[in-house]
Amino acid sequence: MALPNDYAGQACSLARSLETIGERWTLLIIRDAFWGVRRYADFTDHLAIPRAVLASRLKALVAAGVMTKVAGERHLEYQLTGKGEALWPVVLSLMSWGDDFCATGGPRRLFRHAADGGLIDRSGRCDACGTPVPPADTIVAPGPGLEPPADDDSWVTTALTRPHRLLEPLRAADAAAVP
Amino acid sequence: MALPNDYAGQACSLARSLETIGERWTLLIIRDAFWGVRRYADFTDHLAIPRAVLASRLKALVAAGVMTKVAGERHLEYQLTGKGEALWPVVLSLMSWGDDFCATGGPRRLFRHAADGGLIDRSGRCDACGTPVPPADTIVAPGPGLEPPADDDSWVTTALTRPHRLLEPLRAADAAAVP
DNA sequence: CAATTGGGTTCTTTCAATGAACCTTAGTCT
DNA sequence: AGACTAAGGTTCATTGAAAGAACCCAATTG
Repeated sequence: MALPNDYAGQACSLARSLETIGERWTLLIIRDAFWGVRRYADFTDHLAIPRAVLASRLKALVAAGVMTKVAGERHLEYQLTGKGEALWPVVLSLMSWGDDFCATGGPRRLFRHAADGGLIDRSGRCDACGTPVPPADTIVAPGPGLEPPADDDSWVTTALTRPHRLLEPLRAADAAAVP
Repeated sequence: MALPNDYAGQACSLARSLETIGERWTLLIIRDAFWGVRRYADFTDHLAIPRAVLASRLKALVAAGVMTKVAGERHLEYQLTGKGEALWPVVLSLMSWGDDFCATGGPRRLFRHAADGGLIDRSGRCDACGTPVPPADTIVAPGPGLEPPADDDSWVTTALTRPHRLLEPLRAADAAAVP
């Protein structure tokens, strides 16, 4: 792709958004960040993305203010900023469309409001209390379309079969937890 | 981009969606289709997209069931299917994010509920009646961030400075209409 | 019958994606 | 001290899509 993030003639906000998050892999990185993935090695393990591409995308996302690079206790961590968390409606709407038109066994992930357990619909509202639910108050849980983890899956994939709160860092111990 | 629409390891609905609409230009074509652009030549004029790329994307979108190719009165037309119209929340959420974080003069487009004139918020609800508004009931109008058309703009660009209903075919006469 | 319009295809050049190998820094083990 | 490992990258050759210009062809129109 020449000029991968430049839509020169387009001043539209959609085009501006795509210049930041429209490249191949970028939205999958952001999705994983909502899931709680934070480390370089975990992104490569879970996404099977070429290392050079991941490095390039993370650098661009940090430069765009969508993610930050912070030193964790024993390693670096990439986290979503407020600007990045504001992409949750984008991720949710794309995932819902895929569930509606591309999925075969129903949704792979279900989202619930942490406060009352209500299901979150495709517009981001809790069907129990009717309010829009920010990602930090959202629990992601496996849905009917999610197959159980295979033995050779990465620990990230396995950990993602357990319900947990969005944005909270995934830990390797989560993969071992018995449901 | 090798394997531009294949995220082999990813069964996630988001990845499935991106395989269909995640390629460069695709979402801009779909946006224009919501605006009422239907003809091959009008897409090339308005988007400044290489003709070969447009042909390839339209073919892929038709194959995916997102658009259909129909014979109009004196020319071919590409229209969104139901599956394509279901992408409206995706387009709206991406555009809203761009308005919030990338725009400098406020939104370039405003959306109103045709039934009651209420403004449509970023989750797709009318702030007057509170219901979700489908694209066919939505009026797009210029917002504060939209600069007036220049003399060398295509008629499509000029026509898009007039309020009109989403999905309704743009006509060249719309460009001449005095506000 | 020449010119125009609409809807493409073909061509070459450019440049990003891929995947494997290599590098660097910081601990940890013995 | 020296070896080993983990984390987080960079470098490299190859592949293949995007860009942009030129060409093609069928149907109208003057």
